[in-house]
Amino acid sequence: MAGSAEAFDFAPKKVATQRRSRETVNALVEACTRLLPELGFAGTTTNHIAERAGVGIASLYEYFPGKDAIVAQVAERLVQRVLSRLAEGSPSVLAAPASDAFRLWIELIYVTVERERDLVAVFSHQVPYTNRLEPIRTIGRTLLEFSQELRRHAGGRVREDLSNATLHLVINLVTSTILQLVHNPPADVTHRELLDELTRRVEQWMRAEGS
Amino acid sequence: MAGSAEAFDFAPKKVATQRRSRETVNALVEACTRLLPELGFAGTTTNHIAERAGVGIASLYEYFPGKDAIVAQVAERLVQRVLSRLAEGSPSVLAAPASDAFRLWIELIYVTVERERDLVAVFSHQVPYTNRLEPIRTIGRTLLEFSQELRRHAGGRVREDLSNATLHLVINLVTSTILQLVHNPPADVTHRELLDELTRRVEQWMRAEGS
DNA sequence: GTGTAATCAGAGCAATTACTCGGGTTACTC
DNA sequence: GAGTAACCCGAGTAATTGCTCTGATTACAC
Repeated sequence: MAGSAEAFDFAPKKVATQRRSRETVNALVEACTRLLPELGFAGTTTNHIAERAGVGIASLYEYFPGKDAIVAQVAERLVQRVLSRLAEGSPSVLAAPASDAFRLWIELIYVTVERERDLVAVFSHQVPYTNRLEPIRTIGRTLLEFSQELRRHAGGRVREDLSNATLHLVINLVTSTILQLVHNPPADVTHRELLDELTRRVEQWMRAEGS
Repeated sequence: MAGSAEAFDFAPKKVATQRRSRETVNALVEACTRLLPELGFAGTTTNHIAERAGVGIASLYEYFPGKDAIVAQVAERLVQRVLSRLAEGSPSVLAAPASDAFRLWIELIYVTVERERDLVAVFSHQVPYTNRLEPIRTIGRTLLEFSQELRRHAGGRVREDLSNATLHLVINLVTSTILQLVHNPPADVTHRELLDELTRRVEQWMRAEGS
């Protein structure tokens, strides 16, 4: 019944206040996080999640209206992890000389995605409502802001006349190439070749002329 | 049980020889084609498909081992439609003057994808084994070959020193941008803006200098 | 026309699913 | 320590799923 134009319920049912219950909720979300790559989205059932979490099935329904709400929580945490790792790595990118900045930027994203490989695969190829999830929608906007910030704070190493359309294209190119590389690497081109070429092209678009 | 590292059975069970049975198989595949966008991948059950096709459920299992095999057939036909429409439109692209060729090329792909919008959405965001399907894998290769052909037959309008890596990037950029535009259009950039910018950037990469 | 293989039908079974119910346990409050 | 609210449990239910079984109908060979 998981139709295409269906209404999903992503909101948690009840907020856990005491420590014990917070641990329960946490165990549930973590169990789901580990189960999704193992069994796939369809194979991950609420009963599975509760069992893996070492928690009664009724406790699950005490805090979540259903599977979708837990999956939404998993997505939110995933996005948080990814964004915080990007934020962690970005200072060293911004501090690097212009000749390395773009390569480091791309490599940072690559490593970050690679680290969440399996979970990312589930959300991008299995979950039917991935881009209706607020945290996921945010990540696009955040990447855009991040690149705008990078443009502002780059100290003249990045062109300043880049339109939003161009930034969208760059982000699209980088993310889609990295996702392809991680989930479905082409046979006729090596890993490094593609990343290098990607770096070169992004530089060509974004790098200020005389830097 | 539809796990992540699961084995799927895509091969049809029995080939239909007589006319009546070929019509049955056809009705099943078409029913599935219409059902997938309506109910989503998970919501489309074998019973649904048989019912919609006006066929007994047993007839379905006479020719297919399960849902996956029918879905695989749907994918194959989808790919065929897409490729044949691209092939249909490509002569006029190749015949066009250099100033229009790339724009027409991109618009051709855009229109073609748009026309299969909902079905494409199902395969790219819901079916867990989309890129294990041979026809789908082929479409990437075919697009690559198509662009190589375009490069050869373009009469000097396209650079000839493009590496495979570059072609991969171009195809990646074009397809991912178009998919985003069709399924998840950004709010801060108009449709046309993005397509125009895409055209310009592709030209910049592929177009021979003095053409 | 008759025999044989192909084709079709749908009732129904076994397994699985999401989810509830009643009742117990633990933790805070006074 | 009594009372109350928060928390937890798992057997059990209703609905759904994929799929098979038996047997009927249709097409083709001769």
